[in-house]
Amino acid sequence: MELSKNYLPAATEEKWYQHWMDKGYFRSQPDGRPPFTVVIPPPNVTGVLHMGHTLNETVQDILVRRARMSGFNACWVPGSDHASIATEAKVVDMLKREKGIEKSQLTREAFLQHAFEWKEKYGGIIYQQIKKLGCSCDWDRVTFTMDDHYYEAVIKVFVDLFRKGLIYRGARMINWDPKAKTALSDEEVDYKDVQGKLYYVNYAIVDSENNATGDYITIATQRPETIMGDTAICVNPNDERYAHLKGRYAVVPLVNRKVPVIFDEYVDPAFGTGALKVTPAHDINDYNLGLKHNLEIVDTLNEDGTLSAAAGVFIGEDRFTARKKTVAALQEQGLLVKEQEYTTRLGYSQRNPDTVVEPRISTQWFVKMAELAKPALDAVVNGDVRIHPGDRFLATYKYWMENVKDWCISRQLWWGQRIPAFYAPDGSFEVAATAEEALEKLRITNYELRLEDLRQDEDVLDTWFSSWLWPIEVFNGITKPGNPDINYYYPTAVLVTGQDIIFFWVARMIMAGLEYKHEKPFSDVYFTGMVRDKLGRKMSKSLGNSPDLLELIHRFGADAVRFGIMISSPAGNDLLFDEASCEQGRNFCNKIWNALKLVKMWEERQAAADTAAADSNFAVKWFESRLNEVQMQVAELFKDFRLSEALKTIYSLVWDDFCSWYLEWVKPGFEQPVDAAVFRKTQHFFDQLMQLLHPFMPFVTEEIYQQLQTRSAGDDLMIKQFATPAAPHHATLVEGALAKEVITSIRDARNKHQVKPKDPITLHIDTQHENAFKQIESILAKQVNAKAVAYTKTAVPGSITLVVQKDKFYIETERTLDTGAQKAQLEADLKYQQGFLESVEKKLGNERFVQNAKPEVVAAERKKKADAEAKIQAITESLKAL
RNA sequence: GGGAGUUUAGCUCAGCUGGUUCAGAGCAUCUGCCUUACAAGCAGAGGGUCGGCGGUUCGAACCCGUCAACUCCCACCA
Repeated sequence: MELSKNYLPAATEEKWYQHWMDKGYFRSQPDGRPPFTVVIPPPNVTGVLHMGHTLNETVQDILVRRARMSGFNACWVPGSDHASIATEAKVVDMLKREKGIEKSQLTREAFLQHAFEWKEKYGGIIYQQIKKLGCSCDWDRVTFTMDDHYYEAVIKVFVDLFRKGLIYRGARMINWDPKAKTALSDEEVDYKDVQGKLYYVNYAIVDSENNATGDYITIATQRPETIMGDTAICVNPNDERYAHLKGRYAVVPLVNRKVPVIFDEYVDPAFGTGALKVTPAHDINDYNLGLKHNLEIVDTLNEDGTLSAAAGVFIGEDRFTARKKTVAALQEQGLLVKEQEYTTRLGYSQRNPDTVVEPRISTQWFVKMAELAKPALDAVVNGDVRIHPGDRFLATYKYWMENVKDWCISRQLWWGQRIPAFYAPDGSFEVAATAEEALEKLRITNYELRLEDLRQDEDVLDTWFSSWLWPIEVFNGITKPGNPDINYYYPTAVLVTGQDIIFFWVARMIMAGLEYKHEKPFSDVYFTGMVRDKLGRKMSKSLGNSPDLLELIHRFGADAVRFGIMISSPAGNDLLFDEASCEQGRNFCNKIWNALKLVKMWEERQAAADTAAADSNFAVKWFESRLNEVQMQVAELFKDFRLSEALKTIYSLVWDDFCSWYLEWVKPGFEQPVDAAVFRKTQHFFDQLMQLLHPFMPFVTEEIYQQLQTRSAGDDLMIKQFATPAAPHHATLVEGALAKEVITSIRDARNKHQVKPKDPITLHIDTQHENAFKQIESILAKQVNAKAVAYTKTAVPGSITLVVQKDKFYIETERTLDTGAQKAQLEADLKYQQGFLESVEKKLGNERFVQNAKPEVVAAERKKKADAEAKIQAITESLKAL
């Protein structure tokens, strides 16, 4: 079959993905092999794949494929998250836009019906995109965080934590999203700098008898619309300016409420006027002051952000309209002293990005975090869970875990797991998995209570309250704790995720894992950075700088996109994505494709096999050593999760060493036959290269593997197991480097003196080292079309003279290129290693180091020592062999 | 305000152990080539006081101090 001029990804990708699926290669069941489990960070069910996902999924697929080829039973569980606020918001929008239905017109059941329809319609899109990328997920294990068993698990955990006293209900100040009309956790609030105004307002001072003193106090506020909720004025007790106000009262403008002047060191005398209006219902700091000073709480806002009856004025107006009106009214009454431009930070709802979050007091459910956090902190600190890159996130993690606040888990939404709390008409309540169970308990004190009397809590749980069970419940570990899957696959091997959800998710999964499985949920966490555009800006819809993944795959191929995103992606650092690197990936696919075409050409014209010749063939020996060397390097790099580095190493091995050198070396002359044994060796090397590259670029490598020779059924690259690499032959590598040197100098000469390829050239190679250069002859002949190649022994050991002759024109270069040179190089290497060994030994000999350093550091030093000793031995042997 | 990280060629980054492999790679640029696998390619070339200053050392991109710029996280002065 004629091979196409260039590699054509589209059809190839379709074909192989289908083949792998048909063969069931992605599926995993417990067996005798060690497991390698990865659970996908579940994307939003109605989302589409963006570049951040692409990076994450690619990294996971690389790790999973490599593990699958290394004797592990690899299992990658896909799934998606119900993402309560975001999805509910989308469904509400859709209903309004497409059907003209308001959420308030619907019953809870009807709304959920619509939401599930929406999920059925759009929920699968992201899976299709993940498949396009080539991800080897076990699609039989797809899990959704609202699946029946998952729902049950979440409820079970809620009830359990409640019974352990780790969940409580109470009125607290929380972050309120007035658009979604729900509470948010602290983590769901994003702060942005905005330009605002600081309004200076006069409050009249009266004495305890309500008599005007004629005095005023000026406060500064950003939020005049909250004035109606003021219940005190606060100044610093050390502030001389206000000392005379002790025992006095201030009158809140517009509503004429008399409020006390209180003194607290919290107030910064240098800010504004040094006087603060206290609105305990609408500011977290004021709330705390209110608690401390026993202040009244006047809640002037409704749940939708409009002013409530308690405000007394502007009732029903939106908070921002009310602000304008308040300012106008204050101005009218002559109480507004001045306005001042001011930059402040406002909290926005993460899931409703245009909505300013309102601090609000309401009754919510909370998880007590301190007890859960302690073991989760220890697990990371003592290295049970390893974070990559470690040093960067350890401190942040530690700080957060030590200062963790209680977690507000109730949301005033319908899309999610409904809180299993059941209230009797008298207000008493019971938490239980079912209403019947709750009834039973409530009847102990109120035996006349009937099922119909009970009312279930309207709220649902925070999405993350289901996500934190992900590594457990995807294997039914909560609902069926003893099942074979959870026992086999848990704990998972590695979690790959963005650093932005370290607290939302990673930390909480560790807590849940330790609480419910008494074991960490994963051994390693690999943090990917944020994907930015090439100018370093965040990818965002509004900037339009977020490339369409499917279009990228269409233009370059999935392998090229995977290459592009991995080649410039150091662990934990932000990735500046440039389409040019996808182009590089496409070129790479093509390069390999063309190498395939070359090798395929030899198939037809092989000379009789000469195994001995292949074994002594210098190029074969050299490349074998290089291959072994790289295989070992790559294994090391994977251990440290340095995937980008590993890809670069393989890229260079394929392009520079295999294509540019090895293939050129063994390439027969035009229409000449190739030695059959060398041909087979070449196929074998090609196989191994494809295998090494396969986790990164699965499609092109599988295609080439299959094209390279006829395979028996089931001989697919995807499941081919890695062989243990042999030790590279040191001396051969040195010889190879020297041989390259010779050829380079010839090319150099040819280029500088514009010797055309077809010009006849005569070479004289004077050397004592005949064997290594026998192989050079052939390539020299091809490279420069030399008419004759001759080499003569020189009187000077260790020197070689190259003479390139064109007509009467001679150039001469001198190189030191034989045994002498190799010896020198090896000796230098030896010296280096010995020096290194000495320094390590010195370190290990230092008692204080051994005693005080972390055990793993000492162990690392010992390993270095052993490695150095091994290298020294290898070099010594190579030297002897010369 | 508290903490972490980064700074090496035009761009993205390696550089593990202070020396030797130390100033590197890829991309981009420029020059010359349509050479029978590959112009999505090949062969070359240019380009850096390793952020600044100071210190330790026989020796510093690497260790210490300091200053600067950038990034991120946490806290949230009305």
